[in-house]
Amino acid sequence: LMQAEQVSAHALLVVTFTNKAAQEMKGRIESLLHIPTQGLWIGTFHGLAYRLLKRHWQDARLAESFQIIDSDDQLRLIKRLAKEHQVDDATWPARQIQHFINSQKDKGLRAHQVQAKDPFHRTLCHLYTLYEEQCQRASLVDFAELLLRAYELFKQHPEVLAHYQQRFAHILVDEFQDTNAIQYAWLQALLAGGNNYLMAVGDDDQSIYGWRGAKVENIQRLAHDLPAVTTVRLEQNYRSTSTILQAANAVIAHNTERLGKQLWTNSEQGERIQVTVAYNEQDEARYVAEKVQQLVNEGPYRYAQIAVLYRSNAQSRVLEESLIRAGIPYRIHGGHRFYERLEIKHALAYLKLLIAPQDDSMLERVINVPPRGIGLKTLDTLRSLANTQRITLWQSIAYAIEHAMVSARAASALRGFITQLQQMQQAIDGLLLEEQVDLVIKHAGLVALFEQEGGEKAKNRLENLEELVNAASLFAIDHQVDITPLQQFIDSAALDAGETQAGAFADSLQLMTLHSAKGLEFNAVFLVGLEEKLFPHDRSTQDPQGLEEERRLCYVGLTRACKQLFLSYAEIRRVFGQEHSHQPSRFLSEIPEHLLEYTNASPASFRVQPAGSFAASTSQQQSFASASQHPLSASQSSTNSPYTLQQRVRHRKFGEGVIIQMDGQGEKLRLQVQFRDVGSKWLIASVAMLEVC
DNA sequence: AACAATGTGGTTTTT
DNA sequence: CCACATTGTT
Repeated sequence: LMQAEQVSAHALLVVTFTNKAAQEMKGRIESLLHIPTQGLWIGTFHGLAYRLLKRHWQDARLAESFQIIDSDDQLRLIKRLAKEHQVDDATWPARQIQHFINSQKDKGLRAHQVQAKDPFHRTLCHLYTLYEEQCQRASLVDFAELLLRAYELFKQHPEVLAHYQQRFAHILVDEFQDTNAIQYAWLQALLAGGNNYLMAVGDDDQSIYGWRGAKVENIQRLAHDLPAVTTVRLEQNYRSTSTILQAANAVIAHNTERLGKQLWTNSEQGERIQVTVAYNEQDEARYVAEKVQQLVNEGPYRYAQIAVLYRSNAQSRVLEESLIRAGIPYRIHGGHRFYERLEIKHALAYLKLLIAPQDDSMLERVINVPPRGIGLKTLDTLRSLANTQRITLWQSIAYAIEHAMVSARAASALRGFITQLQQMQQAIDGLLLEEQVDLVIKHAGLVALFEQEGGEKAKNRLENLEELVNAASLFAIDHQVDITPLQQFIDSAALDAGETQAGAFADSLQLMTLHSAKGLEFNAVFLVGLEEKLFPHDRSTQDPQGLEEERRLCYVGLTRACKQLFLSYAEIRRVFGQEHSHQPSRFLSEIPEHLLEYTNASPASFRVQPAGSFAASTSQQQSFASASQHPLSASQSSTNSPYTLQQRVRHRKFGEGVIIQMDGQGEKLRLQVQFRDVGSKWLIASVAMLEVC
């Protein structure tokens, strides 16, 4: 495709979607070309936008020390604004306001550009305006803002744009199906000069970020918008066994809105996909632990080549517990991210304040953590003062003291706080980054706070603070820019979620959501929680588009596996503390049966069937459920029984199914049958009158 | 102002 | 179920 010419790495722009993918890309370039990747323009859209804005902060109408806020901070800020302006939080929930603002920004719209139709809408727009003002005043930039500003920078400063158009002779965009409107426009601007080559890689079947404004249509649009586009279809799969690939193809074929492709492979057929039905989520988790241990013991894979994938982060907890019990080393990606933890937020807030005391939200976060006698009343005074005088909270402190607007006690507490910050400001000067972080967490009193608190939780928080110092010492400082290391460190905290934890290289089982698994591959993959309402998720099943996105997510999950794939679901799962019994996921029934092999969670895991799963045999089941404490050794060769494992049978009410477990003999023979349509049931053979097919 | 007790609502998915 | 927020108590 590309002319065989010498291209300077300096002339490359490589855009990916996740930090993980960017790291991967850098690693490959380093090992292929033996050049350092520092200073190269390789990164996520957000990361690159950040770099651009730091470099051109004046043209972008930003303060040099602008801070990035994550969605947590953003939500907090919006809540505060809504409260201050007496917006009813029942009619306008903060989350909805946040979503509104972000989606406008994702479309490239500023507050004044949005047309409000009804009063409800008008309030949202009004809040958007207030939010914009507040961010500008405090120099805050949220994720969507990074992209929007970067785009506006190009639009409003042709000379800046021209420079980058010249510079980037080759542009590579990965996961193109995940780009949203503003990212697309940003790329268009760069390409408009006509001096550069673009290579965009994408797969419409792996578009799983529609909820965030991603537009699959961008793939076709590109072919339409650019003069000479060559499309290359990559349909040979080099990763998975043909069994796994067939399953994935079959599932995705149920989607109607596709560009259309059929992956094929030369690789061997491989083993069948194992499907396991667990009684509840604990059993499922224990089954995973046992199976993982077995895979590792029997030698085919190391822990690091095995992944457990799930739909939502909440599922990781139970898995974690069972892995700890089994002594299996594991690593959770994403989830409650390191930099989102409370104690880390506090530490970072102090660090940010040292650089930018005008940041109101950070000031509010730590002004009384640890408790130093500045309560709600005082804070209220400061807030209204800041509002009426149009000054920052930081400035309002001095003002309040000077004009004696707070009690003497509060004034001395405030003075103490200010001196403490100023002392830290001076003390960190000239220190190494990790020394700065270390000094601040100690001097601010965070370490003392948690030491005093005691308990397992506080211990954990202390460890996290230590980990933050550690992260600072490992932090790769970019010396080519004139941003202080501390500032770089703080910004990266918002941008990369803290994947560089200690022990990242240890051989450990990988746990993550389906979303974060995209782009990765593993020899063995466990896809757990295949239940209706969980996967596909309840909130996506309403509209067809949502369901198709869930199906693509399933497709992504299935295709992460190279050699072995394990699917599982639980008959009963606790959701919000309530027990629910769900149907098996529809995706499961979309996989051709001959590719599947039903197994069961370990025998000891058998317990009472969920009440009411069907009326006819519930009472019988419960009566002997307690009797089956022992392993079901008799299952294979029950004398003169017409049934065997994997035997196909038909029930007059439940339809066709496969026998996946047997227990007892003769009159007491019980069978667990995996029905095609209604999930698995325990049946008494002598009562159920199954027809062998 | 600090702490304890009670209430409520929230979980898709990520930069 | 659990984390957090708002209320009440000292």
